[in-house]
Amino acid sequence: MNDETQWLSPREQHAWRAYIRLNQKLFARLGSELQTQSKLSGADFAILVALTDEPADRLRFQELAKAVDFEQSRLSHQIARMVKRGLVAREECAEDGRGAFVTITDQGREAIEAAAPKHVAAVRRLVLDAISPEELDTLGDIATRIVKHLDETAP
Amino acid sequence: MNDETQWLSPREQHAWRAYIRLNQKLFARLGSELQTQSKLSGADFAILVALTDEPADRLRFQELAKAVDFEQSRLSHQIARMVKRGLVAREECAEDGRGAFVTITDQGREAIEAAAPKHVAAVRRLVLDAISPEELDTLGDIATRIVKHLDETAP
DNA sequence: GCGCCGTACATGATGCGTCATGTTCTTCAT
DNA sequence: ATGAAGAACATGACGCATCATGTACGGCGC
Repeated sequence: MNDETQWLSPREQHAWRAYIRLNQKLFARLGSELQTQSKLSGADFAILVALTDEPADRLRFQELAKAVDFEQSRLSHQIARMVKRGLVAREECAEDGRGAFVTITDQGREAIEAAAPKHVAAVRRLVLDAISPEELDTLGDIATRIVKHLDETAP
Repeated sequence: MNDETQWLSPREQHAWRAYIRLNQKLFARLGSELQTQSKLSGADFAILVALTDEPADRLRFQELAKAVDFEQSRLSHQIARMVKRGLVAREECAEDGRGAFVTITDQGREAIEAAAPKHVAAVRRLVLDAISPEELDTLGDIATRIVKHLDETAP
């Protein structure tokens, strides 16, 4: 083991731990509100939003995966569960025998239309009400920068 | 459904989505580096850090739960898995027949001592190198504020 | 001291995420 | 045309998180 590790300074540690706690608490809270109010997981929500964003309400697996930033296997499992619950459906792809489309069902549409306002309200109540618009912008800037850095140093 | 939902403004949405993406990417990345380099999950890491922070290297379930901010059931399952892998051990509690201590094993200590420097380096490389110290402070402040707000509006 | 309620932790079921691997189907070089 | 390589998606196993419920012990009123 290397003795020369550059440990976090107290300031760094303080900020980092606050950030960690924020994530744990915030996403636990948002997820559980979504679940109890709308019977949807965060992943369900993201999928349904991505599908309704499409004019055609259908997407190939690949493109859906890119849209929600899921890896293929995760998406496959996710869609399997959602099909079982009637939120989305698979459609064969004529041009490519291997491929498949995912489409949103009427039930899925009802679910997302009922869930979205509640979710937005929760985000507003839990996050936006706690900070100023300028701080939100700052947070967005910092997040954008780190994400860019992550993509640049990708594995 | 209520038509009067106050949807997110483009600015709000932009910042919020950036923040969401940051979390997904960052924790996926940190978790996978921890896993491949040190064979530990984030939860394992948190538990081991909490235990080594204790002078006695042992904690009651309750206090450990509070330290890492896990709910009791989650902690119970987590410790069960870690016991199986030899990272921690249970000890009976003499004063309270219901209670139990969790202690870190030699193997657990080795694991955390090997993992910690790598993890700190990853945090530095992936996050701290991407932003200025002032921005980190700002991030910490914002996070602290939202967490406080979350605790105040607790369920 | 006996019953009752609450506390401390355990367990089982289920959904979610990842890794490794499998099954078609397409493409392309020969 | 055909066989190899690779693309598109599926599946199984396993760890992790949550919820509901179970078990065992302590503390208290009587």
